[in-house]
Amino acid sequence: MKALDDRALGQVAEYFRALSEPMRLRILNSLREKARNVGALTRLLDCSQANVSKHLGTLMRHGLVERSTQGTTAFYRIADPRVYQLCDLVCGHMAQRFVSQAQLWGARAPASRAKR
Amino acid sequence: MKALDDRALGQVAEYFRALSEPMRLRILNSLREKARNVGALTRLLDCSQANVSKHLGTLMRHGLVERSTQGTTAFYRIADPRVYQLCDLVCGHMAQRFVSQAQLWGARAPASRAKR
DNA sequence: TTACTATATCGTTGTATAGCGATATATGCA
DNA sequence: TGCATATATCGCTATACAACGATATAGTAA
Repeated sequence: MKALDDRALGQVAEYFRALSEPMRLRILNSLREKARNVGALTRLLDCSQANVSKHLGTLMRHGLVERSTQGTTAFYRIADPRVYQLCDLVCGHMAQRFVSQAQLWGARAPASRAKR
Repeated sequence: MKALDDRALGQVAEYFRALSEPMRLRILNSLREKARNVGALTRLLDCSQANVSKHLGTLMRHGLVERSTQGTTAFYRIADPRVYQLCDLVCGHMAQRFVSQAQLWGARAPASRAKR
């Protein structure tokens, strides 16, 4: 990343903010395999329909999801699968940090870990 | 990224939230080349000392910067330079999105762009 | 038309936090 | 000791926004 001027920095900050809500990450996770409509997400995430709709609007505004309709049904899909690379990176940072912390406290990392 | 359970998702969200403030991104940008102390950052960013200190605390809590002291002076440095990879990815997403938007509206991308 | 379903939006409330000024804490020097 | 400097923290205000319930809008079928 080259040094960014302040306007660009503000936009990057907004992008990160769009990813800073657990419910929005859950939505992105739910759209990992396939497109889903609002009602399906509402049931899947045990969240009010109004909330799901609003979060999808936020994700739309930042270009993270795409929308298509059939009748009154609105299907959302991931606009750019590379979003998951971001989450990968973050998970990597956190994992490494926790391992370091564990070593600092004298514990040993578990030899292996079941995949989630 | 494998599917994450909800606790991990919350932590990822918090990590993104730490990066969702322009002032914190400016601090990270300022620490790109070298470690700096609080006073230097305060002057560099034209921001109150209290604010800089608080933001540095937030970045510390998320393991983004490291602290060392000399007397009463506190020097902060980037803990993991890979943070900048995150910003690279985001900038890439945004750039591509804006190019697509421009094409959608019939405009042509500028042939070249002066480096900042 | 009416009725039903799916989605979006409105209005409110509660919570989180950025920014500010003032103050507390810690170090070093006279 | 007293004073100056560097940083952290406190109290406050204003703003942002998530979640909720209610309502508006749009399509579809009777």
